[in-house]
Amino acid sequence: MINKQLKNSILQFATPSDETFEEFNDLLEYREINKKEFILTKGQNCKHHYFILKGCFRSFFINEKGTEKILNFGIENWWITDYDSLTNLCPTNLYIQAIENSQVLCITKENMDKALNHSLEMNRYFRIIAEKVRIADQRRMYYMFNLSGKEIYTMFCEKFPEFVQRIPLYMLASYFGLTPEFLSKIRGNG
Amino acid sequence: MINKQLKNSILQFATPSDETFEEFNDLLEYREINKKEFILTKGQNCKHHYFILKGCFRSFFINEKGTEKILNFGIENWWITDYDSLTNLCPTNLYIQAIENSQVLCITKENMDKALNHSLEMNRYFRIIAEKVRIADQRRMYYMFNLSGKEIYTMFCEKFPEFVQRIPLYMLASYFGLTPEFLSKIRGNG
DNA sequence: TGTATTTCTTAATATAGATTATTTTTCTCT
DNA sequence: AGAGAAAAATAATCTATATTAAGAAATACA
Repeated sequence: MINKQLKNSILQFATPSDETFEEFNDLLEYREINKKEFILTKGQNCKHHYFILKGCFRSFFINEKGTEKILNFGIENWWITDYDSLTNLCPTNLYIQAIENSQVLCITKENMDKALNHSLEMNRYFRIIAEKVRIADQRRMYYMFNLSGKEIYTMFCEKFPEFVQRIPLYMLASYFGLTPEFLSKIRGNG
Repeated sequence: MINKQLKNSILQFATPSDETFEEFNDLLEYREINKKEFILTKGQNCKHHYFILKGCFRSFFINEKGTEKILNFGIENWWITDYDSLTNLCPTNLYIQAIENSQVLCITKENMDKALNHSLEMNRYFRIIAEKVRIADQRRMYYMFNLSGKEIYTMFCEKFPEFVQRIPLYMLASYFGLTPEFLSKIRGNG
């Protein structure tokens, strides 16, 4: 039987048949990932999509100066991967790491292609997921262009309190493109 | 008959039947847009996807200080729209404007939904398009985090010379999140 | 062909946020 | 509970880029 959480995620946007659900289920693998463990590191070819059942991940790269720059967080019911490496079959620049002890369902690119080959509804689901991510990216760009460091932090605390609670401040700073010191200063000045 | 350019774009990623192509064609409208003309302005609900046959567009917003901030450019064979406003049926914050005299094929959200309702291949095409955009966004984020103003400009000139030729410098500056003055200085110092 | 508008450059000054170094607090694990 | 590690705060200094203002090229357009 397909995992209930994933089924609900899919049913938000698409209506595959029971058969399609079960076929998709057969392509998935359950994994537990410990806090700080990596599911992807620089230089590897990214092979999987990950659906987060429980826990929290971050994807980041390390710049020339050795500083971590976070591109994305992922929490329950989100998909996380490096699309660039996955679709272009090239080595990734990214690290994807568990921030908490986590549980995921993972699926290889090949199996994903299989699932997408004959199901309109699965194509619809992943199309809509990609469009949602696109919207999130656009909003993020909008914020980063439009707001000062302080405003970004304030906005984020309002809109995503669940992230602020569970993610260390220095990771949030990295996600906003700020230094932890500066974010700490912002916080101090109310 | 469906437009050749659009057909080729679709065939890159999907293989709809001739019938599906023709059905899709019936949902499209051809429009010519003059340089500086807007196809979307702040406050409107975005109603269309636009496929660019010829010309060049920019999507931007105007911040509190009255400065234009460019989120994206679009050229031949790209789709452009405000996905956020379109899918969430809310007023847009963006302007989409022709940078050159242009020709587009446009399709309403309703017609797009129709096309996507019964064609696996069209779902596949738009899924892959969304994934490509996602990758482009991620790369952009990567550059903006990792590179100085000068490095961004140099990289962009190398990777997208066709944009640098046809788009005014002050618009590129806005796209990079820099001021035109600073970009001009960068350029001057070789 | 000349005038207006748009685009680009230069230069002086200002500032948001980075860097570096130190200290304090909080978490984690035995 | 206590030691060590991880995370956060504080503060001084520095720097990349913004801002403002003026003028020079380039382009469009009448």
